[in-house]
Amino acid sequence: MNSIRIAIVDDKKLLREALISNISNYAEIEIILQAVDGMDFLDQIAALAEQERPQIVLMDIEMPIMDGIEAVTLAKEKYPGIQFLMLTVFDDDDKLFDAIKAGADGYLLKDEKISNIVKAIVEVVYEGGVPMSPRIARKALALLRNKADIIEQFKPDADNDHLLSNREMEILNRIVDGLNYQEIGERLFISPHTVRKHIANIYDKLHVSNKASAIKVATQKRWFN
Amino acid sequence: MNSIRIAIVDDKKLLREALISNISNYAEIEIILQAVDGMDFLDQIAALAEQERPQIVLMDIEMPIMDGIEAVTLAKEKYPGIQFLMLTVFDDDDKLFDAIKAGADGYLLKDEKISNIVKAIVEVVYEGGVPMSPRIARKALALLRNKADIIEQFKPDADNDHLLSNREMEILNRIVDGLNYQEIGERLFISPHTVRKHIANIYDKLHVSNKASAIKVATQKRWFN
DNA sequence: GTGTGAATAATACATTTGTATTATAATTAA
DNA sequence: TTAATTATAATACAAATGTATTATTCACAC
Repeated sequence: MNSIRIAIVDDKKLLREALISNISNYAEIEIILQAVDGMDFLDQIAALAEQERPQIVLMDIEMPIMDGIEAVTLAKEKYPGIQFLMLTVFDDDDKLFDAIKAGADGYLLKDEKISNIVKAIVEVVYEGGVPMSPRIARKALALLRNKADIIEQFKPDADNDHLLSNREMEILNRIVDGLNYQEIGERLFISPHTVRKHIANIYDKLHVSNKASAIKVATQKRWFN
Repeated sequence: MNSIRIAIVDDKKLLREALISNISNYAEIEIILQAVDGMDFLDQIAALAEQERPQIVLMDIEMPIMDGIEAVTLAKEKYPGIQFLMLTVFDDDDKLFDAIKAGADGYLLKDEKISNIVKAIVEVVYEGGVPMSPRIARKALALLRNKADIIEQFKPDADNDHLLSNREMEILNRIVDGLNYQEIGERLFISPHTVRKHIANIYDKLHVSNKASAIKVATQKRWFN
C-alpha cells in the first residue's frame, strides 16, 4: 500500500526534528510538509494541488501567531478531507474541548511513544478511528458525561409542529429581542400596523395576551437563543 | 502479572459462549462471572466480597428484564471501582449517549475481533484508556462536536455580580413569567405602584426600557428557568 | 376557478406600560 | 450617628401595547 502523506506543524524546532527523525524510520509514513505555526501551515497548503496535500496533519496546539485550534478550524472548512491529529503537552480541558469543536480527528499527548503516534496515524487513515491518549479519552468521555443533562435538555421537542407561520416566527423572534412594533416593522420593511396584526395572531395561536408571556412560551419551546 | 478478572453479561447464550471460549484462550483474562441480564448481574455481584468482584464487565445493551444501560447506572453507583465495557451490535446514537451517561468506560461493537476485545480489556485496566470501536469513537466525537455550542452556552458567566436586589430579582422573575403590574403586586402583597417603581429601578440597572428587553437580559444571564 | 390561509394595511379605543416626581419607613454601611 | 440603599406608596402624563374590525393581495390546494 502507498505510504501515508503527513504534515507536521510545531513551532519548537527540536520537537519537530525529533518527530521527523523518528517517524522517518517508518516506511509507511512520508513527511511532505513542515510548518512552524498555523498561519505558515495554511500558507503552505494553499500552494499545493489537491493530490499533493497531506492526508494527516500532526498539529501542535500552543503556537505563536496562529495556534493549532484556529488553524484546524480554518483548514477543516477549506480542506475537509484532511485529518488533524492534535499533538500537545497539555491536557487542558478547555483546549481539548476547543480542539474537538474545531474538528480535530484525534488528540495525543506529546509524551506518547512515537510508535503510538504512528499507530494513531494508521488508525485514522485505515480504520477510521479516533486515536486519543488514554488520559485524553477519559477526559473527553467525562466531558460528554458531565454535559449529558444539558445536551438532553436540547433534544428536539417532538411535539410542537409549526403552529406559527414563518413570518410569525420571524416577528416573535424580534419580540424576544426586545423590539417594539415600530422597530420590528422597520427591520422587516412592513408597516407597524401589520406587525401588530401578526402579533395579535401569534397571541391567539400561543394562547397568551402579552409580549412577556409570548416570550415565555418561545423560551420554553427553545425556539430561539 | 495477575490475570484480569472479568464478567460477561449477555442474554444470548450462543454469543456468551462464543465470547467465553474465545477469551479463555488468553491466559491474562479470567472469566469469573456470567449473567443473562442486568438484574441477574446485580444479584450475583451483590453476593460477592469486594476482592471477588470482577474488574471489568463486558455488558450487552439489549437485554430483557433489565438492559445494560440501567445495569451500569445502578452498578456504577454501588461499585464505582468496576469498569464497564459495553458490547453491542447496534451503534445507535441515543444508546451510545445513554451508555456514556450511565458511566460506561468503553463501547465496542460485537463484530469487533476477539483480539480487539481482549486488547480493549487490557487497555482499560493497564492504560486507563477508553476503548471504542472506530465507528463508535467517531460518533462520540461527533456528538461532542455537535453539542459544543450548547455546552459552551452553559459555561458560568464569570461577570455579573448581583446588580439587582432580592426584591428586584423576585419581581423580574414574575415579569419573565408574564405577569402584569397588578398581578405581581397581588402575588407579593404590595401595591402595583410599588411594583412599577421596582421595575423602573430594574430597567435602570439593566439599561433597558421595557419588559421584553429585561426578559432578554435575564434569559441571557440565565437568572431563571 | 373557488376557497382558504397568509401577509399586508389601516383605524379606533381601551388598557397597560414606561417615566418622572415625590415621600416615608426600614435597613445597612461607613 | 449619618448617609446610602432598599422597599414601600401615590399621582400624573406620555408612549406603547392589546384588541376589534375591515379590507386587499397573493399563493396554493381542491
